[in-house]
Amino acid sequence: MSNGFELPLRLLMAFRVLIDALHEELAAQGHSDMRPMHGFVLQAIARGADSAAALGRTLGVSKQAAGKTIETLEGLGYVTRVPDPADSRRKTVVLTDFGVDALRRSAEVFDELRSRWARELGAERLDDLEESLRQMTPGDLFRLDVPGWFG
Amino acid sequence: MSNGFELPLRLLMAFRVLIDALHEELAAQGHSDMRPMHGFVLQAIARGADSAAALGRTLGVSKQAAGKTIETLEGLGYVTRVPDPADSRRKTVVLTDFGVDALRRSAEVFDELRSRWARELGAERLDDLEESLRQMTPGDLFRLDVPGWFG
DNA sequence: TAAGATGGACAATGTCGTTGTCCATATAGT
DNA sequence: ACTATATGGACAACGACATTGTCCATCTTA
Repeated sequence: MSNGFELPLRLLMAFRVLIDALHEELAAQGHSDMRPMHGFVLQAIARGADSAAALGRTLGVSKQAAGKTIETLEGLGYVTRVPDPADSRRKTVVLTDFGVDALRRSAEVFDELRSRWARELGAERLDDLEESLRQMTPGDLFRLDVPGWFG
Repeated sequence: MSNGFELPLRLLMAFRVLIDALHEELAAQGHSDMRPMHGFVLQAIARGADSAAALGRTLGVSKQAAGKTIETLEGLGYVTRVPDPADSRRKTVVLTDFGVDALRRSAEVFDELRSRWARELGAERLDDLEESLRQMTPGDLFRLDVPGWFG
């Protein structure tokens, strides 16, 4: 098929290919409990969404849902919650060493995956592909209220 | 950031941009009840996954889940179930006129969206992008067991 | 200082997936 | 032909995960 149906499907499949490869590798490196969503959440936290309410806003979900996600991540050892001295209502979410490790390894694996693509496609074509996508998508990454969006 | 993190994110965002645009347009054309998943399911049905069990296999979910999805789609008027004369266990899932209409309009909108991208990026760059994605993803479309995969 | 906004937690609910089970019907092996 | 197995569909119980509503403590602002 050379019609418009293929483009979105290929975009989704390409995303899945990368994410699946990432998590296969992460699992082999000691992060087998990490789910696709967790990476995005850890990223969001590392970038400043360090409370349940803030995380909820960033991810586009309710603060209750964000709170539960944080609880899960805490149970897996990726984050801890520490009281905020400046605002005793808040509990600041902090990445543990394990969480930082997961993020660091994710970045490494993504870099490796990108290199693999560059080898297969040619660096120039890949750069062009990325530039095209950049041109057709909103500038701000991380307005990805993925959960539930599909249903 | 010029690191490997951006590529998967842009792929996902590009997918979302297209799907959101599609459903905005579909809603304006009388299909406001249709959710992103429904399009994929209708596609799968039209391509031959015309029973609960077959649909489940195609989508990568249980036959029970597929059955419930069909029920939902039936409630929305997109499909009906007719007994199979050749196999009295089966109930063949058939697209209604309304369902066919949704699919036809989806195809049209996707074509329009692709044309828009071609205008913005240049036809050649878009063809090249699509070809690159084709090269990096499995050949068979529709092994997209999307539901639940992300969690 | 009083009024409103905000952060976090608890509860009830809804949706949607799962597994387990059951039954009717097809299909295959002997 | 007959029996064993596989398959299609439905019902039930359960779990994951989101939602809204409510409540309270605390911060902010008028």
